[in-house]
Amino acid sequence: MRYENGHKEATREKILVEAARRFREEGIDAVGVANLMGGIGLTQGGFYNHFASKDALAREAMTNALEATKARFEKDGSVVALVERYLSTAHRDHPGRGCPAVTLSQEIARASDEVREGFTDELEKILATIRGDLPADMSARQKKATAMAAFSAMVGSMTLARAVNDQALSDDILAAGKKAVLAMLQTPSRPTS
Amino acid sequence: MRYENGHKEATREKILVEAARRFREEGIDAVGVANLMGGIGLTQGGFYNHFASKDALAREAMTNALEATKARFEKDGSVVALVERYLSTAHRDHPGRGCPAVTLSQEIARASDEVREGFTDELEKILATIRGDLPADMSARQKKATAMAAFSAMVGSMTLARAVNDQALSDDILAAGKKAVLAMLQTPSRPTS
DNA sequence: ATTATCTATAGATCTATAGATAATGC
DNA sequence: ATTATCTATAGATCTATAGATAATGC
Repeated sequence: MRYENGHKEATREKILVEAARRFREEGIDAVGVANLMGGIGLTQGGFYNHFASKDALAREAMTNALEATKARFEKDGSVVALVERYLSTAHRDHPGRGCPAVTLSQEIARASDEVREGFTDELEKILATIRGDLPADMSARQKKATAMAAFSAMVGSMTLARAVNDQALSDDILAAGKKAVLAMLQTPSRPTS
Repeated sequence: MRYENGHKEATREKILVEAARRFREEGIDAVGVANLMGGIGLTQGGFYNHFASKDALAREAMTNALEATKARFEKDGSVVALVERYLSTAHRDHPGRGCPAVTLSQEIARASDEVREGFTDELEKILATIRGDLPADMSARQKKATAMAAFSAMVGSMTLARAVNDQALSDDILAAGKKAVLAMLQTPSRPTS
């Protein structure tokens, strides 16, 4: 069927958006191509007109989601605001719209070099965004280390908060993580030796 | 075949050990029962004499691996030694023998209540172990928050260090994480308001 | 006779491809 | 005639079950 101009591109975008959400919610492996296409009212056969393979889709969906996370970080304005929002119960309770470093990093660690390279590039951008709002009295070196440590702590806190089966504990993990990350931002971590 | 006493128990243990390693290396979903049994020289049919389901195996393998992680923490003696070892390149490069909170937490977050409850119980024990070696001048409340924040940061640092495709960046993430966690252990994180 | 493991299979997936279909532009 | 999507299918998995097999104890 000859559809209006842009129809194919619109379908591609629909697949990407649906995949980005469902991969984060259910895991990349758990979402089949047929089921994914069914979710937007299409059938599996059409998928390969838009993407070369499921791996190619995963790469693009993951990259897009990380890009959106970075854009959101920039919108937050301050690193403090960013940390508060990131380690919120709202973020915890909506993995499908949340940071893919929390939901997809284990699958990424086991994925193809292309996927891992895409992740690495986007992570570098996220770290640069965080560095951009660190206190002026930090050296460039300290900013680099602080951005890495802060984002790692954010990812780890959200990871554990999502895995546990006890709401009070989960809330405590988020609160403790928030406090620790905010402390890092103010006081450069000191060497111990 | 009537094997010597303890043969069946030995097979069960072999399955568990193999599963604990391969689930951490490849992910629970990616390791099939037939393939797993083949890895220890058996066939898939025998599996269900030992475990009620793959989910039951996953629960037990995950719990065992977390228990081993806790035992290792106790053996490390000091929290500083524990952090140094946890955030080492050796740990990063051997996920199959490493902490399951890094390799399995995303699958756990999406798993059955039983699996998540098993994880929660073991995590509580790990946090208690860490608390046990925190400085005496910390209050019980501070110890709780510090143990959570420290372990979260450890899990997050290792997660990102494994996902990136750039060895230098990965090393830097581990180093920054180590420094930040060690700082947390000395200085209770301060409130910002 | 017992029993740990085996083979064989059901039934449900999965990714990917081939070729049919159908609606519009020429 | 074009082309986005469809149906149908190949071939490879997956979990789980049923019932056969074979080695030893009685």
